[in-house]
Amino acid sequence: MSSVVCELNPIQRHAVETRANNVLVLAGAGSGKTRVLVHRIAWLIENNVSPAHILAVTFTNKAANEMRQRVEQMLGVDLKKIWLGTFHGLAHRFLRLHWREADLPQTFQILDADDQLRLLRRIYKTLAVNEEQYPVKSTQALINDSKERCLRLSHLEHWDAPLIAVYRNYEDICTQSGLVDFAELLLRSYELFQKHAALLRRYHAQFAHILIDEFQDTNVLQYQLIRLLAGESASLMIVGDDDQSIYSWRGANVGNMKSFQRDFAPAQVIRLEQNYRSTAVILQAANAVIAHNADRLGKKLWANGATGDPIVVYNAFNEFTEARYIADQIHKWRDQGKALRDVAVFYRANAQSRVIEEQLMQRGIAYCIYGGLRFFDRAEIRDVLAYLRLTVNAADDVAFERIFNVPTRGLGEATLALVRNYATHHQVSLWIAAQALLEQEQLTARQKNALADFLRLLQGYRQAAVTMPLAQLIEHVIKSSGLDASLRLDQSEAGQLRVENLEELINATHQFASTLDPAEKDQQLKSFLDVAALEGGEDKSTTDDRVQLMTLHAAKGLEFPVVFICGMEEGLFPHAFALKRDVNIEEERRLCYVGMTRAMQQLYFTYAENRRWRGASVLRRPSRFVAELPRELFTCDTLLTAPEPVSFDHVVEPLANAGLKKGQKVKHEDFGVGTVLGVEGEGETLLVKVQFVYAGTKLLSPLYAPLELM
DNA sequence: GAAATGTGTGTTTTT
DNA sequence: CACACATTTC
Repeated sequence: MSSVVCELNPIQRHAVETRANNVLVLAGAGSGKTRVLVHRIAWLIENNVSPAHILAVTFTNKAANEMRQRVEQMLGVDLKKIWLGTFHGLAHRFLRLHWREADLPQTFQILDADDQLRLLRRIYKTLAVNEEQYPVKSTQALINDSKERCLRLSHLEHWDAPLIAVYRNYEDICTQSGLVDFAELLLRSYELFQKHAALLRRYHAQFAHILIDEFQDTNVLQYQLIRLLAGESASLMIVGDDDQSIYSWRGANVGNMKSFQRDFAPAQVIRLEQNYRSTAVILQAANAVIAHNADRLGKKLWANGATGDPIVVYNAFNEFTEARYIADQIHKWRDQGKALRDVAVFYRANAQSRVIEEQLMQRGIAYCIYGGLRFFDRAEIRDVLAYLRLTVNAADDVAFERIFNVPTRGLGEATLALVRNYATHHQVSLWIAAQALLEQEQLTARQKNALADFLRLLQGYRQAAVTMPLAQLIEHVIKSSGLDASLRLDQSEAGQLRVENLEELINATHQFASTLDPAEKDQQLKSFLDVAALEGGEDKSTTDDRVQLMTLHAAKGLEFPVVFICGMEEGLFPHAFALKRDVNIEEERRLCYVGMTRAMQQLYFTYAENRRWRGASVLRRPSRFVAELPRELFTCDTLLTAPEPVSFDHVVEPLANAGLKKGQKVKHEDFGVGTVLGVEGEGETLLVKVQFVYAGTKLLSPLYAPLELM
């Protein structure tokens, strides 16, 4: 028997070794789906398929990296040549290779969602579009949705005239500025292969095997792209679970699974239904909940593990006591000597994390937020990147506008309007327009000076980008653009954080540069910008022993011994938006199913009877998903004393000088638990330096800071 | 033109 | 309640 298949059950092995051309693997939660894919790739390579002939698509970059590592480990080979990544990553790779055929400038840049919105806002202003009638965000969604349904402007003649005007203007600016948005990456690739038959034939010859993970979350465009790439000859394996389809709001189309069986007939269907992850209790409960959905392909998961403990349902008085309960349970878990990294807290909306964070911090429980605001999405980081984008692509008007007066340099709306005006009339980029404007007499002396300084700065960066190593360049930009200086003026908590983020950016660049081939120096900056746009931020290292907080969506594909799902309330989960239509309720239920099936040993549902909503406390009803749990599978963990006594924990007497010495453990109202590093000064000027577990090092005055000894 | 207020607004999930 | 935006004041 081959070495790569010996740890598989018979059905998994069947999937790994199948010779069928078109295979649909219906893989239930925890049934070893990733394992099958990894083994399949390894098996193919062992059977003399060159890695270069394999195309493998995953849902996230993280999943792609993981898969690559696991196959490399298994085979002890370097998988440089395999085409493995997300749809967007792969599409981007096609466009970088074939920019000419795709009608793009070589220096094209990715326009991410945030910049896309900014651009649309600007267009709204120039075209004087009524935002009440056509909300910008809706327009943005409309544009992206139509691209993902393979529709170009020519197909959208039924749209209202203002929307068509906005879209046309948007496309013009993108073309002129060499910008490609997320959906455009896919659509361009699709059209590239449609238009260039010879190119397509080349890839047909190359991609003998195509594997796609999380197929239930692919959209129409992605499906069409795959159809095109597969052609007549490729052997396809798609893996998915219709019960875990949770991205229909983003255009994902579960129907693709049925379409596959039709378009690629005859397709072999393999069902992985044995769950290796969860206890029987958790699995039964998850099955019971998902059974309330009508539209399913049909699949029955069964467990072979222990029965396990009942699910714990906790009804809290409000969101504060809910968070406190979760923190208390995690505290107990840690006191048993268990690892924090084995615990996860899921919620429906990002905003819910704050209360929980506060409670965890109070108890000195280390946590990390998985997902959420990503590193490269922070405004200050994006400002730096905008400078860099301009050095690569001088026509990038979106970047130009972003930093035109950031940091403030005396160039306001009035000057920008002149530049824009010149640019539109002469059909040139803003940068060129600004240069031309300097030669003319329209500007005041002050405007002229400020603009000249700005352009000189940009010109300098352009040259620096050629001569300096990547990390040095970024540091140079941060320091000399004045971004750093202007952020340092802000003494607030948030301001300091932003300065730290810029420092972190320099660090990240050093690390990134070390992974690249130094010979291709001029490519480094471009690659860096591409990664920043496509991957958005680093995956938090899971090596740290921390509780993991994340949205239910972010939880897909992960597993944890202990899982809390909080905010189990009607209107929150299922979300109020979904309550309007029943189809959406089914997606919410699948989301619940995804969350539940992440748990290996212990699952908690918590909900609050009152929750603050727009300032006021509102009475809440428990989620229908709680009611769908079979009664014998859960116990209620409810405090006997109701209502909760009001906590006065935060009212703390100012600390006496005496107790504060090096090594002393203290607790701060906001920053949580920490250790005193040192004491400086005396009397009124007394300051303590405290290293907090979570909040970092702070200098505090014990006379005023809400500190207490522990 | 740029800080400093004040007013209004709206809140899902994200490659 | 918190944030983005508009208006006011310097």
